[in-house]
Amino acid sequence: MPRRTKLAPRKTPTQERSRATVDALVQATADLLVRDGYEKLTTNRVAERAGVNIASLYQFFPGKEALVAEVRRRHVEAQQVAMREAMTELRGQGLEATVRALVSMGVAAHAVNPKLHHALTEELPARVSRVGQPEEDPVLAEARKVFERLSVGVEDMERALWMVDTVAHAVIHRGVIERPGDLASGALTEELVTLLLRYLRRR
Amino acid sequence: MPRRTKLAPRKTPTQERSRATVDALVQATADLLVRDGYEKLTTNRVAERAGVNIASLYQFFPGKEALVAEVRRRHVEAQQVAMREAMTELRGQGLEATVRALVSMGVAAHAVNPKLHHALTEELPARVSRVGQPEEDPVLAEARKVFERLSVGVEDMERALWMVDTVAHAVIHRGVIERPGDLASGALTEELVTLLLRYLRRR
Amino acid sequence: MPRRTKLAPRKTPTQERSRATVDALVQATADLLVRDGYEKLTTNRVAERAGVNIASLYQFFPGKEALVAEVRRRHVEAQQVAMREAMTELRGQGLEATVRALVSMGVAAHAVNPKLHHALTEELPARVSRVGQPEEDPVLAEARKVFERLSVGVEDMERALWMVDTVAHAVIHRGVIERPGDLASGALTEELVTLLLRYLRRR
Amino acid sequence: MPRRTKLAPRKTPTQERSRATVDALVQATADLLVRDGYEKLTTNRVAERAGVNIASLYQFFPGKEALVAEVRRRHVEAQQVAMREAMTELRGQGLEATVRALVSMGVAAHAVNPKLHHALTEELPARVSRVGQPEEDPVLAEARKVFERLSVGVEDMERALWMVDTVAHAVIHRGVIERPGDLASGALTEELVTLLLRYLRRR
DNA sequence: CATGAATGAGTTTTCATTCAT
DNA sequence: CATGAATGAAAACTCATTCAT
Repeated sequence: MPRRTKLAPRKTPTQERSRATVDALVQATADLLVRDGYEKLTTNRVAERAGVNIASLYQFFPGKEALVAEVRRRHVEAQQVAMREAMTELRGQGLEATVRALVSMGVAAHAVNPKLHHALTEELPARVSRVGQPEEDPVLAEARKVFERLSVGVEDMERALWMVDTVAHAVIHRGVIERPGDLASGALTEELVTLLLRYLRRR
Repeated sequence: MPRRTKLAPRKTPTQERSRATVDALVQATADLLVRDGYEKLTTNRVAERAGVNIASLYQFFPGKEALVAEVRRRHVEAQQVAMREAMTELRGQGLEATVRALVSMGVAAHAVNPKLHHALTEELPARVSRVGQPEEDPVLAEARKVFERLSVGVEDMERALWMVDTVAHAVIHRGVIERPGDLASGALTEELVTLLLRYLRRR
Repeated sequence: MPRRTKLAPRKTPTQERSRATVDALVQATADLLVRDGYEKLTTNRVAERAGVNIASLYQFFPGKEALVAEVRRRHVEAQQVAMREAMTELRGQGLEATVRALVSMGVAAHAVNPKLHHALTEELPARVSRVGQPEEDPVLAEARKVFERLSVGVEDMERALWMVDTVAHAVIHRGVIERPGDLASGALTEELVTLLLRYLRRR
Repeated sequence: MPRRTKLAPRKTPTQERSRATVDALVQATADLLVRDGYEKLTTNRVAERAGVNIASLYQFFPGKEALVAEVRRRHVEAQQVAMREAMTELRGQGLEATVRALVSMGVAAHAVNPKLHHALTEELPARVSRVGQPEEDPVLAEARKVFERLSVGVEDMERALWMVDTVAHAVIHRGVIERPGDLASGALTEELVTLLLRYLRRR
């Protein structure tokens, strides 16, 4: 394992002023990421845009990957907050309600900050993007339980879960960009729910 | 629309010698892309690896984006060749055979050069990747005809096509990386075909 | 109007250390300009001669034009200082004394740093040279007042001023290079004064 | 004396085709000089614009200075042709007619190809510009004779000639750029003639 | 002769990162 | 801690010039 240190922030700012500095840096990173993409993201530009001295940047972050990692961490956090509501509905429901809830959660997650989301998923090189979030998706874990309880007629549960995850993500993700109207109207969601239910309801 | 010129090659090589040079450059680009990702791709490295003077590189390509564009062009070309066989099965078949053929084509396309495919789809920033291939997928066009002929019970044909496209791509794409075993055994394909058929067969 | 930004310095140095750096850069630019001409002036050479890292150069100047512009700015400043003395004589004098003073001022200006002056006026492409000093010559403004007060017998005052300006500049300018002896002895100055007086004294 | 060869053309083209090539190169050089200035003049660009292979360029010219020298040679030639008419009037006239003729010749020379003239005199670095035309101006030689015959009341004939030359050139040269209206109307010429006559007519 | 190709040697410019105060 | 300054290293791109066919 090489310097994974590259990804973690350096100092956790405790004082008031420092936190403002860090926030400015993270915000600037997000802005530049959205506007110009990862390629043109440089530590100098981030510092300049944040109105922070470049040396200060290095006081808190070991490099630009760490900045991006922090941006993603905060974004994921925000997404999880957004999902938490729909999450509750997940318990003790029937299959349709469950699937509907799962899809809603996905949509909610994508609605948090679509542009940043796009930048984080599409502009980032996979190497940068993938690192640091290998944990099992809590939503998937929850879904597994529900599906098992409902004894969905599926051969390989893991595979089915993977399919659902893959399909739902893809439809929502591409939908945000290519069919925003259908997403907003709920038509796309409906289509997705139909697809998933037909897939899961087997004899 | 800024200078799209950045993407087109500069000179088209006419002599034998220069064609070799260009090929070496394109090959080197592909190699480096696979090995180190787009981020670390530099014109200097490409030239060096190709054993070509940097100035020669610029004689034929205006920059690294053009190199990558050419790599992608060739890759897509190879994919289309690979798909052409399965393409023939598409005509005059029933729904299941059609869907099965479509999936096979997708798999075949992904089998051409998986590592390069991965690099081109995952490592490339969307800005770079998306540009220059806005043409309608010929496969989709074909699929539309078949579906219409079979009068698939679907409300909005375009949407359904989009769904099929999105879902199939996602499953195959992620499958290549995350479930290569299932793909090789045909299990994943079968699962995908099932899913698509259930989605398309409505009353 | 393209990025005129290319001409203005980037950062204004605040600390002692950086002021020295900037001075070294400007001085090196002037030296190289005099020695090798504008053509052979490169940012690398400037940085090297100044004993400054090339990146530091770009921290303060956006390119070589800005360096040259700064050199010129300082040179003009020095010239104006040199002219200020003779300037005082300009007030409340008769025509001859006035013309003599004007000529003296021109000579004084050209005496500041003849080699640099030559480099700036002869070696620089007009595009580079002309830009950024379109302001009305304060000397001319002064001369106009004097001429008007003396009610010089001239049809078109503006044209006459332009003539005087043009003629005086040319004689002094070419004189510095081609007839330095005559200039030093005062003979050329005398000739010029004679010429101007005869031109201005009409009935 | 270093490789003055740098300035002379290499081969004098005898065949039809070659002359066309050379002409295209010279013309392209002139065009680029006018449009983009000496700085951006490169052999590659000249060849490209002329529609001539770069290697062919080097068959006829040893470098870009030689190209420019040839452009200037042709321009001067054209100017001399243009001056030849007015030249004839120079013989056996009185002072005023002579001066008037001299000025006319200067104006005629500047009228040949003003833009190219400007490029050649203002954009070219002195080092490049000055080389290769050190010969005594035939016009000046002629003027000397006339002045001597008319026994103009001047102390130092050489100096006076130099003054006339300098002043006339400057007024016309700057006039072309800054007062084209006055030049076209003849007002500027008149002013210049007046100035010169008053200078030359002394007791 | 003409042409496509090739290239050594730059030139411009930027980046990530460190240092002294 | 913060900040202005500094810099090694390299990336992007160009130029004059030559060579093989």
